[in-house]
Amino acid sequence: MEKGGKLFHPGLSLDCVIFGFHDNQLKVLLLKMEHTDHWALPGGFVYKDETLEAAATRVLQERTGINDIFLQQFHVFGDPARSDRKYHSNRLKKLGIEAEKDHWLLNRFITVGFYALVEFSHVTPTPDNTSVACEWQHLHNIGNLFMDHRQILDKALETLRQQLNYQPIGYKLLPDKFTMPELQTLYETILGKKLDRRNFQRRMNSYGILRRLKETRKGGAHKAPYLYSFNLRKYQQALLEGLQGGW
Amino acid sequence: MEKGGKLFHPGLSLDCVIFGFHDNQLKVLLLKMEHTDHWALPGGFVYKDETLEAAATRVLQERTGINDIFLQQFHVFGDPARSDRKYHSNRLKKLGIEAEKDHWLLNRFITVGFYALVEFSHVTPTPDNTSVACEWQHLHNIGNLFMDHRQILDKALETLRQQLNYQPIGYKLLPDKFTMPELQTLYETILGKKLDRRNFQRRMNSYGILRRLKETRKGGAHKAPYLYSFNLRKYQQALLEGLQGGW
DNA sequence: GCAAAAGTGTTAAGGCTACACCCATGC
DNA sequence: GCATGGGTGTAGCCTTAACACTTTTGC
Repeated sequence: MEKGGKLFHPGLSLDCVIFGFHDNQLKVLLLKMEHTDHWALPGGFVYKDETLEAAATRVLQERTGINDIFLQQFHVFGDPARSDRKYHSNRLKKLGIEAEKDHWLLNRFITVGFYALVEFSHVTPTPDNTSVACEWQHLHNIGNLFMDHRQILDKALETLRQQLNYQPIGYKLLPDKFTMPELQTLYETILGKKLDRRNFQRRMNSYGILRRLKETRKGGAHKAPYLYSFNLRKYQQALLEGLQGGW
Repeated sequence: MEKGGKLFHPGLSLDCVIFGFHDNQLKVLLLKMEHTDHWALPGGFVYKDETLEAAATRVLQERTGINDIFLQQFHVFGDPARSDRKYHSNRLKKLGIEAEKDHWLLNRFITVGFYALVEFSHVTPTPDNTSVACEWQHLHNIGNLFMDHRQILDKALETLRQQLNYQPIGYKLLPDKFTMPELQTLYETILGKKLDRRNFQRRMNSYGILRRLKETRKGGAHKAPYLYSFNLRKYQQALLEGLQGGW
């Protein structure tokens, strides 16, 4: 906290919007802040000799325990008014640190937004030292967010929608084996609209990126759906061109 | 140059890829650097109390004389190895400035890439104080670029392609009145491939965003093509949904 | 046996591609 | 008059969207 000024690239931070999919719901990993009812995106600073991507990977590893993460920068947020100097000033006081006027944390920060796609079950949510909890929240039921984090989240979602046909979104968010209705719900959640079941299946099958397994998902209350897995090689190939058609 | 450390946000720059269209060619505005055969993208720094967008607008205003500019950030380039400390160190020496080791210019810089679309005929190319010339260069015939500027340019072009159906690209790059073949050439240049003349016309007309004027472009060596102008209101509206179909 | 979810096929409409002919102009 | 580019229409194919019935399962 005191040495940050020497260790980190000045005036620069990054924030990560980490998406996961569970219970047929799209979720975002958030940190509960101390002494307020605000939540924050996991974020961090960039070491002086570190690439942005490495810094984001590091942050994600610390919050989720996952190493192999799909990460993508999507926007820089640089409004001079976005920095909350008061928050950091209070926080430093509480930590008993002499908050000089030019303390590195009290300057303006420009933040690079990254979004990440992770497999829900692989994640071990871990708070950082500025927060009291680290939890998944339903995308459509998110509480008060810190500073401009709401705006960052919205922009991430917008980007995710646009890139749905060009990024391995299903592959990164779903477990190895999944059912067609699960895949469809994922698409519906991201796009925010209902899709036709039959047309969805046909389209997905036509891409040739799925392998239907012989197993079915038992235990549900109804007809057992087939399990599928991705044919990764064909998926990657298909993404280069973009999956045909829009939703 | 000496006060920069106090005026600017530290370790942060921006670079602009300025696209124009002339002679049925897509062009990029570049700066010729002193004492080398390298060219650079117009760039600059961000004042401590300035938004990124305002800084980019300022840079563009200075290089082109244009105020109302279409600008979009597209990527952050943050590789620690991208900064060319040697270049700045030499330059400072030549300027007779004592280049202390911690001079603000000699630190690592992270740069935000913006692309701009401008109407060629409105631009008055103006070099900055680090360059000896400011000129348009054909997109497909660009010389040696400084540092990672080639990479920045390529990424800008990639983004432009992806956003072709979602941004007012024709409107910003073409003069008020233009012909259908000109519009088509613009699309072909950006996409890097030939399109069918008849299908292109039909598609463009079907969007309902063009108004065919009664005039034709005379003076060409052949049949005089009609002039068109954009129906701006409908264009804006159509872009919200994205122009249908891909190329 | 009933409610709820999953699997599947057909049809009609619209969009896309490919293609050929006529017209205007400058030389 | 000829070479060159501009304007236009059509037919076949493919994709998409809309839609209903049957099957399986747990209760």
